[in-house]
Amino acid sequence: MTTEQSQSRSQLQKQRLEKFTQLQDSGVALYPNDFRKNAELGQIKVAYGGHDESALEVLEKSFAVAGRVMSQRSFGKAAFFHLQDATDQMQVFVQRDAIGAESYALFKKYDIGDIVGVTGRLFRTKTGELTVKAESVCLVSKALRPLPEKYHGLKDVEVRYRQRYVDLMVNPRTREIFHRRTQVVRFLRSFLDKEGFMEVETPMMQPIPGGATARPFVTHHKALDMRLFLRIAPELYLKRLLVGGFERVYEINRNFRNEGISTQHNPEFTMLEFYWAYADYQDLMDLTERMFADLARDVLGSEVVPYQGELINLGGSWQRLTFYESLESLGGLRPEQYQDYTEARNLVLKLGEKAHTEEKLGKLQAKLFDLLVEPKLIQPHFIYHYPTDISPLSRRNDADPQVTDRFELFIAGREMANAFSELNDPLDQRGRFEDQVREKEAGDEEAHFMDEDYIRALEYGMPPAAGQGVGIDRLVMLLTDSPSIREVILFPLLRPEANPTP
RNA sequence: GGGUCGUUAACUCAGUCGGUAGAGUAUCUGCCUUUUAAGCAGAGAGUCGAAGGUUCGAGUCCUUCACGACCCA
Repeated sequence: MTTEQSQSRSQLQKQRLEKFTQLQDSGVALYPNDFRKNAELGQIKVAYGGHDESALEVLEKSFAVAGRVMSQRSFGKAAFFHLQDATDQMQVFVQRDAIGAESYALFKKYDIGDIVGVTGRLFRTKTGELTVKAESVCLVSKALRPLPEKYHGLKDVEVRYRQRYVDLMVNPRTREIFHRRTQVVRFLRSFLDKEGFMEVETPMMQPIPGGATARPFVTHHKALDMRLFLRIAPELYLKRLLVGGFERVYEINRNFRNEGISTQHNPEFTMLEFYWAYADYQDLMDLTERMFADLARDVLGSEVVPYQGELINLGGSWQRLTFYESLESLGGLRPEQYQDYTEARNLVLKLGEKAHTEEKLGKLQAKLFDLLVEPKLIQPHFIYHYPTDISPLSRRNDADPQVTDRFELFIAGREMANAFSELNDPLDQRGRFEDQVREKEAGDEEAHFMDEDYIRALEYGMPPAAGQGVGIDRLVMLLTDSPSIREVILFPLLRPEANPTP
């Protein structure tokens, strides 16, 4: 460590560094890796939480537990502290006469935040708390930085996101959110596995980014001297697998979109995409209702989900409305207001959105939908039959080719899933790509590239299929009552710190 | 990109009209062998986000910048 660094340390860190040196000089290993646990605190609580004092007294078992010291109450020749491991917290009672004067003197040099190993038996204190009576205490990992305040915890959101490790240590709610996130992903995998889907992994680095309308990140492969894009969606690769003969596939992985950051958007986010041959968008609606209701029951024990003051019911059949019906019944528009190009564009501009002169009618209608309808879709709604010109990968509706057999799912006023019967006619697909290329050339950075290999794959014949994408982060937000996507991403993207904290 | 708000001790926060930088927790010292936001007594701890400006004097007023939150686009 340089002098400069040591000068920038706070008084508390200097004091800890002194203790560090003192302990080291006493021959104490500060970072040993020979302590082995024989129990988790959570398991102990489950197994012995019901035992009374006399039942614990006859228990011969000695436990070896380890974790971080979260708080302490020290008397002269005895002390209590709370130990926290991955499963739970438990109190430990240390007496000088039980562990010996020499050990006790070293123990007094331990700090809140240190990781320690404890052996001992269980008992109940006067107040009835299940506690480990230490027979030995040893240092497992010395902490040089103090923990945040024990009562108020860590509140500063910037520090919570930048130093998520501290947030996880001291805020139980943060730990709960990420446990639940894991539960959600695990459930979705097992649900799809049971439905006969196979999990696959397709490229994250793609020479042609496709499958969504979004601006990609660009990178470069040195040895091949090749421009690559971080994927904006796995869609076109997953459908190549349908061509190859896998009839039910899914992938849960990261997508990257070079867009702004908000409470709803992180540049990298997790998406579930699944593709199901010999099924259509109606089948997907049925499957989705079942999947979400089962999911809510699995992770919350109820189909009714509290979210930001609303109660959202994921059970039963959800509302199904066509895109245009929703513009009328929920958006309050008359058909001529969204069917007439000039009227629609003027209305978009009046509502404060931008619309360039070449904007397609479907895109204007989508903007009207976003402004007037989406915020009203609190309970689950399937909105289906999206305009063809904003759905370049979706199958046209047999009765009306101006719309596609596509739906989006909305819950809590936001898009949770996007799904459609897949376009498998290679000639139609080529035409749609050509339209996209024209839009790209007209300046739309989000429009699709032409993907000749994808067309070639379709020319071999893709079975009729339906596919769906589900935003996992937004789903976890819903199921954890989180207002911001950053609450459900362990390390959300932030600007670099001006000065790394001393 | 625009607007509003925030940034003060390790943490959570006060700081009046511009006039000596505060509290609780944490830390340190002493006492204390069943406490649990332990207790009692004492102590130390600050680049007031950064840089300019106004002023006899700036945590406070003004400007610019950095980072963050929320809202809008």
